[in-house]
Amino acid sequence: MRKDKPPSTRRERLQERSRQRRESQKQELRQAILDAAGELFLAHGYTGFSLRQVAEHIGYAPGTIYLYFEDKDDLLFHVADEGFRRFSHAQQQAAAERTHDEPLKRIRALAEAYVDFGLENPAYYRLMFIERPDLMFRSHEPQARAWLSALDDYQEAFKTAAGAVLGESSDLLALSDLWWAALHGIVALANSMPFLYDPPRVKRMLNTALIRFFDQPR
Amino acid sequence: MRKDKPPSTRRERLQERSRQRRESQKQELRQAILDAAGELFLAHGYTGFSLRQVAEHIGYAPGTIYLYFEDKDDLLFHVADEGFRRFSHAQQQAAAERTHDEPLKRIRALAEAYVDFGLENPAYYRLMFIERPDLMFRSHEPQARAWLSALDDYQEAFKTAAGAVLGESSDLLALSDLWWAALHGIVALANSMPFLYDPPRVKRMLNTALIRFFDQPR
DNA sequence: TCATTTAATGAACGCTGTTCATAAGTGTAG
DNA sequence: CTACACTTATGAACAGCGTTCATTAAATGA
Repeated sequence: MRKDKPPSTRRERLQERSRQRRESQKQELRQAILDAAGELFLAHGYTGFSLRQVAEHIGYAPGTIYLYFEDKDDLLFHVADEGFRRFSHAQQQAAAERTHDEPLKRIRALAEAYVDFGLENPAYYRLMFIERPDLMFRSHEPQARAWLSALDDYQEAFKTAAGAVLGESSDLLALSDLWWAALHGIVALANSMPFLYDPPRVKRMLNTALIRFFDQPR
Repeated sequence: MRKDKPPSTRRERLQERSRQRRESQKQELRQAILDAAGELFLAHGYTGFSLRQVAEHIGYAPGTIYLYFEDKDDLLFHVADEGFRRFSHAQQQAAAERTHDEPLKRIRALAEAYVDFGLENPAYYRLMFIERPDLMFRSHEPQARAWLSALDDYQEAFKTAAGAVLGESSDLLALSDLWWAALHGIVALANSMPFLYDPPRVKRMLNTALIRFFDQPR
């Protein structure tokens, strides 16, 4: 069956190698842009983030970036993507940490991981959920759909867990909506007024939320 | 006692009149800038708001604005101030609407007014509580202090009302913190994903919140 | 009428995102 | 080996931004 192999003359092999090398170089520069973008974004925040700084940081002309990304939003989208990856990772880790058949502990672990992520990665959180939540819905990007389905999964998991604690009778859709809203509100407030809402006060808020939502005794 | 009056020669009276006229003209232009700023801000939103557009809209050179406001932030601060005035007005009206000795109804009315304000004035809400919450803390501006004390009053009122419903034993500070966080989360989510969180769904969230927080039966 | 104060200008600076004709480098075919 | 074609990067250019400032025009006071 040797003859099934593509006829590889020396010329063709060289050609292929060359193509691969150029391709990998291209990916390398693309990655360098992404790295620089992530670094500068974390350093200067959303408003201080500029394409020209990214270009200067990697030693290229501003226009070069447009050979690798559509526009600033596209680059920002990929920065946000990194944020979402870290976020998902933190959530999954929290979910795996405890036994999955104790719904309340599961909810608590996820909630704590959510708030912690927000407090520890304010720049990412701001980008993803406050300044540019629209990036989640860039429909043409395959990752966007992944985020959305991940959020759906999360909501589904929350609903089953909450259903187990509270009984199926409750309005579980509204409850899971509200639960996200509460977590987001906590992080958003802590994020924009850190001097007012210091970590202990934030923790008390979260605790109160867990009690109000899921603990029986009043 | 007539001679106590300032000696008013014709010259001095003219002088005074002239001064007043120039002063009122100055205030007029200042107000025109503010009006244009409010209009253009509501039309183009936070990111699309520019000083140069404001200047062009009233037929002045860009630099002129700096004779009446410190910088863009200062102008934005006064736009936000208008938002806070409307917000406070809506809250006060809601508080006055119902009998003040039914704490739960009072809480509900205030909460509904809060969410309604957020849904009906997305541009103002975004500016005040999402994009630039720091404007609340411009310490040197007297209005900033007014906002803050208003927020304190609000929190105090909420605490007494909630205390009446739930008993003083609860952690009322954390609870009122959380209550604001929940309301803010609801509005923020509805604001950034209106296609997902349509008004009925938002109303259900708010209702669920009121039930979870203040209704007895589980 | 003349000097002084005030108000407004518009050009300039440095920054932003974005486009595009040009140039340089690289691979391919004859 | 040479000539052509394609890829990649450039940097100037454009329009817009916030902000500053020397200059000008106008109104005021003497």
